[in-house]
Amino acid sequence: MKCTEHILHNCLYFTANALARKITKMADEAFRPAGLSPSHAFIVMLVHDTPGIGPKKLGQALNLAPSTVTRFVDTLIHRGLATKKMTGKTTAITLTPDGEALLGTIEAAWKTLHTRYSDILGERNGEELTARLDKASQLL
Amino acid sequence: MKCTEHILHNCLYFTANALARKITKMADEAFRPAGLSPSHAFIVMLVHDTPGIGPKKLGQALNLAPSTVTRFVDTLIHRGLATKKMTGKTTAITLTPDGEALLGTIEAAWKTLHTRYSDILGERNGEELTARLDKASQLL
DNA sequence: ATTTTTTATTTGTGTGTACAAACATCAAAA
DNA sequence: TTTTGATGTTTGTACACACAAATAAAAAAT
Repeated sequence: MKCTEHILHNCLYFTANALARKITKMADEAFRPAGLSPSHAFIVMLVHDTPGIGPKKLGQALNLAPSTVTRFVDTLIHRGLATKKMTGKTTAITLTPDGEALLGTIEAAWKTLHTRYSDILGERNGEELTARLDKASQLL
Repeated sequence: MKCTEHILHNCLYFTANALARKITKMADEAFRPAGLSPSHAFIVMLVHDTPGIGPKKLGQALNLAPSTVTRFVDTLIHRGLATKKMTGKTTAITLTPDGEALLGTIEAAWKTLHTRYSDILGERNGEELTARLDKASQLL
């Protein structure tokens, strides 16, 4: 392994993104049965938890820019899974019955994903890693 | 914190991507003086290390799809930092003098980035995290 | 009550990345 | 030697984001 490659593997930017790409691929597969990308699915879950929530709050919960949430929600609406009611400057997002109906599938997908990477990394190890990532993410 | 949010923070997909987005922002800033995105910059370093390298090898070293490398290299060429010579089915990428001239700036940017996140996470902690990410990434 | 500032959301646009298909070449087998 | 299959690369296309600017409404200050 050459010099630069050594640098790469000691670089948080590089390793974090490499891992993110791999786990994203895995997550995409796990959530495919739900017909949604993981981020879309998490939005569904959050809206279920807090009906009437707006893009800003969703963005904070998901670590996504509000504009990104807007687009995601728009596609959920387009697929008949959510609705939004704009009153004044705020937007209240809620699930349609079709959206609510997806919750079981989504939860199952999430469990599938968790199992799949836990089997590879080890349950304990995976959880530790996740916790450290979460902490680091908050700090940065 | 509601139920779903709890799930999120225990999800490797979510935490890994959240961290990746934050560190990417930081890296983009650090590499801005070089006028390149971090990935472009790393390609420059790798090509310097191994002149004549092709997209496939680069992709393997960087954990990127070959097609992605093609685009990145093309923009490097467009900016006069690299050239490629296609003989048969293989492509040999090399740096131009302008590309070589950037190496110092790139290395400095990388150090800036490293310092910046080490200051926040702690040097030891950051290195441990990076090592674990690297390991997990290889496993998945 | 009017102006100013702040806040919530959306839209325009750009970047990074992937996959699948197309293409071209080399290697192996027939 | 022709065919078959594997390999390296590029192109078409699509998705997940982000930022900056536009919009619009609420809150605060005057």
